[in-house]
Amino acid sequence: MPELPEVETIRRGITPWVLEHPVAKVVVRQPQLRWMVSTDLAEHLVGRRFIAVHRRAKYLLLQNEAGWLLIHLGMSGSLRIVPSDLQPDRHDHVDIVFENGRCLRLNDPRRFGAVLWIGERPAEHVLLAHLGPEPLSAEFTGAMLYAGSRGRKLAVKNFIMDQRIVVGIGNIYASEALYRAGIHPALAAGRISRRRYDLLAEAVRQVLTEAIAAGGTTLRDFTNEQGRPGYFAQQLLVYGREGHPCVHCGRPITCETIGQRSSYFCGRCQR
DNA sequence: CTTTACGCCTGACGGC
DNA sequence: TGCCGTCAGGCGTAAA
Repeated sequence: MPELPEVETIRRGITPWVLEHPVAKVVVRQPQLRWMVSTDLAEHLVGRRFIAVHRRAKYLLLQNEAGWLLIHLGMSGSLRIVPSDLQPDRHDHVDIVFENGRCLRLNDPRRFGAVLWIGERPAEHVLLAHLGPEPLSAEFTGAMLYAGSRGRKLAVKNFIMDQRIVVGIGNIYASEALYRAGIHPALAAGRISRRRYDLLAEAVRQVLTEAIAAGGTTLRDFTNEQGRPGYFAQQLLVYGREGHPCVHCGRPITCETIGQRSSYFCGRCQR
């Protein structure tokens, strides 16, 4: 489910709630997520306070004096701040309970998410070591996309969804950014010009920034830490709009499967 | 090395 | 009403 704007929305939302108060206990109701939830969570968390909540790619990283806790939301994960005595729902798999009676609760119906204690050197962890640059950092440029794509034949949409190239872009924002840049999603990545990659990098930055400002995209079930939706769905120009007129030229938006994922685009405005 | 297909899971929805 | 197929915002792995 969540891409960078949704994870960033959750990061900002939970930060004031999870700092300051020590962890009282950890409750794991369902340890079998993407990987088994670390069995030593309580040992590292209980009695300690988190000192920062970071985001790297689509991972949340909660830091305390002992090290780092990694949380990934997969396709269907969400985090809520709830009173610790609130009856858990189906799929409420992990609680981190604070001494003030608040609780960070992970719900994840499909269980593609992860909760892992990764110790003291997060950058060296296998899940984080090979990630590309953050799209909202100065490192992310059209020049970098251009250089990294030479000789590559995969579709540009799949190229920008590869987290080793640039992080945080999933199926929604890939379609949206390519539309804004006027680039057909199925074009071979290696055949796109430097100039067009400059446009694409700028489009990625813009769409992600606007989506964060709107609190993310809620299509079916994304909610923030208070259980509230994000409003960027109203600003999506192509994703989920098959058959609706392109806002630029009026031609119906096309949906085609590219790399096993639904891809939305305007066949006239994107070449 | 690159690229593609698949599987992990549950739930919602449409067609019959 | 129920059953079945398809699809869903991610991503690691196997195979070609």
